[in-house]
Amino acid sequence: MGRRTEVGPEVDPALFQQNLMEWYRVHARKLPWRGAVDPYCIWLSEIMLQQTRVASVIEHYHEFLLKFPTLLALALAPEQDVLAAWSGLGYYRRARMLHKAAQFITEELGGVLPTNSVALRTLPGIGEYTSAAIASIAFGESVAVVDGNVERVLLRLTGRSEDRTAAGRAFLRSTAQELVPGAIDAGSATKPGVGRKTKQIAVGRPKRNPPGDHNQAMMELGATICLPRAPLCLHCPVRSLCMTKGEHSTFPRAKLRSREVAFLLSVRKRGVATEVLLAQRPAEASLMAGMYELPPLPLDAEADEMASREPLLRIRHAITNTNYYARIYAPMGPSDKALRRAVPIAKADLHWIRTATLLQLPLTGLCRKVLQRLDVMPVRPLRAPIAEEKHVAGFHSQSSKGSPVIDEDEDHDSF
DNA sequence: AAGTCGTGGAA
DNA sequence: TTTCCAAGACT
Repeated sequence: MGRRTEVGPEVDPALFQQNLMEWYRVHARKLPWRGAVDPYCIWLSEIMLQQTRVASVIEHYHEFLLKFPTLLALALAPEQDVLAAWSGLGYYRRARMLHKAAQFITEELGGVLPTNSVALRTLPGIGEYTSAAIASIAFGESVAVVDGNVERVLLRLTGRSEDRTAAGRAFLRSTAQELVPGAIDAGSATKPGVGRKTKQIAVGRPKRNPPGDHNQAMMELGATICLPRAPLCLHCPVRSLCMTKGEHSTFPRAKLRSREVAFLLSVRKRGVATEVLLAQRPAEASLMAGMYELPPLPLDAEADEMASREPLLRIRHAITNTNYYARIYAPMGPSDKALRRAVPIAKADLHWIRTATLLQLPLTGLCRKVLQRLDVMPVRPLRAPIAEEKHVAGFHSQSSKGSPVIDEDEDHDSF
């Protein structure tokens, strides 16, 4: 069992670790969750980072923590508020499972996040990767993470070809595990930091955390040096140990499909408030259940009605392996009711939403993108009411072609 | 055990 | 323009 047969005789784990960590100490990016002590923050960052780019996570991480500063605060919040804070990040099931897990921890585990990978693995939304990430980064457990970055690094390092079978995954897991340094005995550690009483602190975690740092260094290497297409081998700290020097072949992906879709953008004034008509997706929908979007316009029977119009906006929106080519149509004036009649009332759960409250609603990414691009809703939360007035004024005065028509005299009972 | 689930940025 | 794919989990 002590043999290093998995990584081959030429890879010395100690040498690999040392080269990697020297590089990491110098080149690690400064990220908001790096150095976090609160396991809740580390948990949140790992969930957000699942299949999601660092830049996108940074845009949401801070706001989410302002809104839900502690595990308890998250557990007590309504799911709609959690989804609203997640809006734009995608994979909304992650937010639902995070919320569920927080409630379970609060009700059944005394509000304390489990401190080892096996126990973490049982929580909703925490799989093999995430359990290892939290356990190593927050609690110093010597367990290897295998994400897309690590997988690519290890395949190139060892020369193995991509293999998505159980055997392939087992190889990656065991190889990664051989390279992880051992945990530091908590008993001999420097004293743990003291934090607020409402927050769980990683008690027993030493200041130095070799497993957690190593895991992050492996991912950092994959994200910044061992790139998918053109790896920067000249800058790689472990190139002398690498079997392939960057060669890497992968399986072909499923090709993208295309779909045409259309949405209605209807805006009206109610006193000083501006409102926009949105539809709430059914709770049982498999895609973005319960979230709000612009009312969909059926493309079949009403095709002629739209054919004579020019869409206010054309936008491409990809979901998984489908490219949605979306057209946004707006009424041409207060008397233009044809578009609204095209919305199937029976199927759509329609609501007039004040634009000032849009940021508190769980909007689909496409809806949020359209409303922000057309300046119907702010890009970021506005603190001062004065700034909000200004923004609305800006929307009214905007006269460019992208400006939606405001219906000044909308009938209350249209829907 | 393949399919499904979002989004945006880079090439 | 199209293609790729990112700190995966669940069914």
